[in-house]
Amino acid sequence: MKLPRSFYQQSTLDVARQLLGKYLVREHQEGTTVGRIVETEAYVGPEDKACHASKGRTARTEVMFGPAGYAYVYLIYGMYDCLNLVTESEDYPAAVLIRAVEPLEGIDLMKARRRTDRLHNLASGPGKLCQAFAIDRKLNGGDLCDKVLYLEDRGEPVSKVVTTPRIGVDYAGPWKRKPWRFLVQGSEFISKP
DNA sequence: CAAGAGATCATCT
DNA sequence: GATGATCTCTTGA
Repeated sequence: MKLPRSFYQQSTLDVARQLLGKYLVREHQEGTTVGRIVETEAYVGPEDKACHASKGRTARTEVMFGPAGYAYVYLIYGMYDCLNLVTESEDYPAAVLIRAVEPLEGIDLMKARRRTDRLHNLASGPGKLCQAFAIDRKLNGGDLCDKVLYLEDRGEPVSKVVTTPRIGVDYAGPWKRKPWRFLVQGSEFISKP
């Protein structure tokens, strides 16, 4: 079943943890791709220096200030897109970054888009999975309760969850230490240990 | 296998 | 004018 908007309206840390084991579904003219989420990160509110919205309400961060259940997609390092799911209440800027999924459906399509045959290199990173799933900034602000990009609960629980500090946020002062990265323990499809 | 450099541009100062 | 919520390729052990 498709995750309802109420799912995204919970606290960001809860959403990030509960997203593990859920299914990311992308419907595209070229075909449908599906993956099981194995790695997420939470970016929580205006105080969190690692969160883009800590710099204020701008054109880029506007979506994060909006209601829950919408996609925040931005370009990083001039070449890769990253997918986030907006959480919590309107006017409270927070989101969950999807960092890695285990490829399940549309694998040939992912291989073509990623230009590799290595299953483990298709979606094991935020930039990689956006490439594999054809997610770019055109989807920024898109409704996750619509049918282009959404999440499903297929009732398969996650064995065990591990947390670590977030990746690539050394500039965030004390916030870089927060254990807000969530991983499915033992998954071979995560971005890094 | 590990470490380092380079690619590349929207966003904010 | 500086800088990233990254990835790939090259180098060297």
